[in-house]
Amino acid sequence: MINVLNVAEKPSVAKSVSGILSRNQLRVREGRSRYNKIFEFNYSINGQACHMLFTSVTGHLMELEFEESFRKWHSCDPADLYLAPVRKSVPEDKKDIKRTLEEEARRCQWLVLWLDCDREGENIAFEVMEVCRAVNRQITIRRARFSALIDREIHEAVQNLVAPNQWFADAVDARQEIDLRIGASFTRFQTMLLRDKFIIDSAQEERNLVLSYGPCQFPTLGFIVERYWEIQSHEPEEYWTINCSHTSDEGVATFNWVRGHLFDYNSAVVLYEMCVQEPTATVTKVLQREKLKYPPYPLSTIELEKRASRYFRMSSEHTMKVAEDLYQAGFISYPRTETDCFSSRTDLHAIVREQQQHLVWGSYAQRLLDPGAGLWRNPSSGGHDDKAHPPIHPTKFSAGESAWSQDHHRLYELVVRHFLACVSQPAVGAETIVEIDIAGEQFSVTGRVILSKNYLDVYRFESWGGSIIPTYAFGQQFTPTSLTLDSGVTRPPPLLSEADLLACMDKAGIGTDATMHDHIKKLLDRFYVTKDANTRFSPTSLGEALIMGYDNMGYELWKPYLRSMMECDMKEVSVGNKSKDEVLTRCLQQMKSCFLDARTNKIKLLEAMEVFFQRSDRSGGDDVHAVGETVRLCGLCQESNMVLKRSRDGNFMVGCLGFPQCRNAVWLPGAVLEATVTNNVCNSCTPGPVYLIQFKFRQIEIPPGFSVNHLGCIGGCDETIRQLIDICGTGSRTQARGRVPSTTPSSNSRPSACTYCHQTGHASASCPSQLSASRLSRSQARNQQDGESSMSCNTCGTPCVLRTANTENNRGRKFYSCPSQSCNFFIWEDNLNNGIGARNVPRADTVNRRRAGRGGGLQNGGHATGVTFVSATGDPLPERRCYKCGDPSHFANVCPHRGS
DNA sequence: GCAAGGTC
Repeated sequence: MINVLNVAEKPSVAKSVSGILSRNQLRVREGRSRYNKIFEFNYSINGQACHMLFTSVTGHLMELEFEESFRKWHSCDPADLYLAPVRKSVPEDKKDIKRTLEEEARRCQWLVLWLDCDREGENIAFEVMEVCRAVNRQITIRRARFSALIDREIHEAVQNLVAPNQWFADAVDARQEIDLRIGASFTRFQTMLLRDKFIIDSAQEERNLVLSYGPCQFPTLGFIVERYWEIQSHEPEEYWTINCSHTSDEGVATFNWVRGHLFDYNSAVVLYEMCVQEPTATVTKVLQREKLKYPPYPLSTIELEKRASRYFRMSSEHTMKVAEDLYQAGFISYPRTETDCFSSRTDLHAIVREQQQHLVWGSYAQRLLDPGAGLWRNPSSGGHDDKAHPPIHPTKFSAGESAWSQDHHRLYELVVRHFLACVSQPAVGAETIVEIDIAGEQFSVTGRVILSKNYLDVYRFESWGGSIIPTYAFGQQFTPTSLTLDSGVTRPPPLLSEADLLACMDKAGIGTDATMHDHIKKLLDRFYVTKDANTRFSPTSLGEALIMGYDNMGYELWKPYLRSMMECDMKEVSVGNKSKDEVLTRCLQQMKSCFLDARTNKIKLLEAMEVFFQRSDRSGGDDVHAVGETVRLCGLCQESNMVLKRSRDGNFMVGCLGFPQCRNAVWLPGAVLEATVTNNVCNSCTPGPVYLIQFKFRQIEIPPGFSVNHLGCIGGCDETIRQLIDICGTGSRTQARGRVPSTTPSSNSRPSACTYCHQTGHASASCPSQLSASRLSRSQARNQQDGESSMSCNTCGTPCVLRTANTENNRGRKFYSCPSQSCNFFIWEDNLNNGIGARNVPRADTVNRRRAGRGGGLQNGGHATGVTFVSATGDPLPERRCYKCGDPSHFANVCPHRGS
């Protein structure tokens, strides 16, 4: 008989596996650590008689840390942390576990590793191996692979032991080292830079405030800030839509205009009046079809968190705590899983059978098991499998335990109902779509009747709305009961909810199922964000300032790409395509140069903080002189004057005297040597008077073609100032020096934004959208003269239909409109020759998305700042800029024109 | 005093 030391990742697994292998014929004794017991029993592995000793660790046994001499914050330059020596060691609170392992390993011949079968588990396996090998060089090491704590699975695993996977462990080593070096260097840098310079009122103990940076927490913060900016910069647009309803003996049908909304009032009125004057509706289509609503996929951690937040408003962090309790007590399976498909070997019927006795959903479970009822359906797969754990499902029946809180009850019910829904047939509905035509305009209505609810019977959290509409026949004609032209206003998307945030993180690969809620909580703990009663997140000034600072540097350190790239590299390491050292070297090199760059541009962070926070006395607070000459009345607060100020290191800015209540500020080009407010007043900037400033620039810092002396205006009209800010930056002399004007249009000059389409890069006089319409129109006019084809839509290219207006003001006037009802091109024929009036009205679906805020924010939507947008047609929209005035040097939320 | 990842 040999002695075999078995080690699991957590005490509960050690207990379960021991129970399964020994068929509960085991002995328990204490280990050095009070949580990690040792189970003993006899077993036979491939015919070899074994005395099994089964213990556990609690997650990672070791921690990666810098060598002692680099641990103090002031011990070294944060940039040195990219090369500083690091080492793995067992922290003090894990020493007991280490001692148990050492003692037991000394008397064992084999070590069997039962760590979770994911990358982290593999890495922990190597930590355990290191400890055990150190005291027993001869020990034989084997890995057990299992994906669920199911009898057969466990017995199979122990009879088919394999070797540990070094690549998996390497990937985690690389991840740990990169996270540590990036996190520590940026955290030290930004904390030491900013904490003492500003009065950050959010924290009680300001001295202890840590402005942490992490490759997961910052992108998460980025999502919240990005959405917040989008909302801030949203400009409501009025739109018009035609609504049509028809009441008959059978009921009411409310038809939607297939065009959705039009933003052009005249177009809408013309079309509306035509409908009113020929109001007879003709049914052009009656489509009847069966529609299915499918049950959700099996439950993964993220989905559990999202649904608990949506259905019960539980925070993800609290959900995981409650889920952990239920798991520890044996009621649900392991709650940290990415898997959303069941293994074919799982006995799903047995899980349902257990629930038959429940007072509320027991009868549903019985129906599921009755083959005659036809309710059963094998669950579909969500396509994710972490190979370590099954989807979350009930593992033990409970009618509710007395010790449970309301949230325990709710979460258990969610897990059970979700499981029962997964193995159920989809809901079936009968859908009828009716389309009508009124004066060439199309309208449609959808009616739905639910034929069988199936899974919806048990999954009370979801519903399927439906409405009954009267019966219509093809060709039937009727007069609408009402036909109205209604206006509405576009709305910004809502703030991100916890479920939205989890979805963003999941999509971008930020964090793991076990840590996502931690990152969200960290943002709250660090005073970067706040959460309202509807579980929606807003950034605090601190959170917004940090993101703004990095964004103004032009870095995407707050975007998810960095993490995604790292994740790809880890994947490559884990499959052996790249070596750990190769990935580490390259990644750390890149990050170090990024860090050094960020430090060079630290003025951007300071400027961003300046927008929100008052300077603190501790760092000599008056970096910027308090008093200066008045330039104008502040357009933001409209109460105080804005004055020209100069900081100690010579940089100029125009700031509001209402500071800190009003934080309006205009930073002037870094190349300014001298600046004096004159008595001359700008003719164009409002509200006036805006006094002009006499500038003298440093010759060496301005590109050829610019004059050293310049009488300029900070009101927004001055192209020279704008270009110099773009070329030289603001404030920082070091940044400006040596920065050679490039020849690319984007950095060499950035003309003011076009007032028509709000894009930078051209003036309104040469706006491409205007030009394309007028060019198109002109060529079209020529074509008409030549007797060639008619007008084409300038969005989709479809030949337009020539129609005649029949309205009071425009009777007889001809216009072209795009026949595609999803496209709203419209132009008066008599405007073709002068190019006036051609207008592409935004597509209705863009508006709908914007209104609903769905998918909004991050990929589409229009006017937000700091986001790369894609329009409905797939074309990129304008780069980031202030939506109010088009100025790229600030955001709309601090726009001087706000409120004017 | 820093990260993110395990888990208690």
